[in-house]
Amino acid sequence: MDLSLIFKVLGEETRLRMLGLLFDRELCVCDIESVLGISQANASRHLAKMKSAGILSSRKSAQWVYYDIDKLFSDAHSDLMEALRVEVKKLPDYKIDIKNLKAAKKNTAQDQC
Amino acid sequence: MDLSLIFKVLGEETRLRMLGLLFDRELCVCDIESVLGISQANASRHLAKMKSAGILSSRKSAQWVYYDIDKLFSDAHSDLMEALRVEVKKLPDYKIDIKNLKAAKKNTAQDQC
DNA sequence: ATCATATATTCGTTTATATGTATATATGAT
DNA sequence: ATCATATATACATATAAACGAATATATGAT
Repeated sequence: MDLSLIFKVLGEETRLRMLGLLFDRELCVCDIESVLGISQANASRHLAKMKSAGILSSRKSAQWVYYDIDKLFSDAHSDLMEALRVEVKKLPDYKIDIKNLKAAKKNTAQDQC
Repeated sequence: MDLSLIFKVLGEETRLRMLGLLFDRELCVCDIESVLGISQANASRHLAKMKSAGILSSRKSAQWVYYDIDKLFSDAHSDLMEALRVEVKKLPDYKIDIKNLKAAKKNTAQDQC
């Protein structure tokens, strides 16, 4: 566990917005990419970076890859994660992002992006 | 308040070690520089960076500048700071740094560095 | 087999960060 | 006034990070 690496990874606005979305649900790359309005490559790279730092984990289902907060990480750093959850929900984009996510989910059947 | 900036600043090993020293006391630049074994310029720059992010504050007394955790910041982000305190004290260098600090303080009169 | 969709990765480029070295500034001691 | 000490800053350089564009790979549908 490398604390400075963890903070390095958290020190990027887009990744913090991703965490805002992932604190309460798992999401596939294409969900995140469309909600945040970023490129596919960019979404994938940011998620991969958080995963390699141990913060996220992922599972593959059909052609989709779903990311969520890593359970082991969350347990090992419960205080930090709780503080992070609180701070991330104060981000200026948080409410908009969640609203966009709900809207996107409503207009989309389960198994498509 | 820019959360991503805060984490960016925390995402550096030397700065985390500085916080380890500063959680329980204020210190001047030369204390920190000698305890961590880094150059004067480097110590000053890292401290300035944490100060400009709002994490530290400083006071000048004679030719020394003393840094400590900023009270307003600490109050505004109490959960984060508590989590940080816990994590920082787990750093591999923490115990050694504190030991070196005590040793340095013992061999030094109050008003010299 | 072909095509569409989802994801990851590579390459090149731009921007940011860290650090050594040197220097400027401030304070106090002589 | 001169010197020593403490701190900050400027400059140059090396390293890392972010990102667009293109491409590779995997999966499912037709």
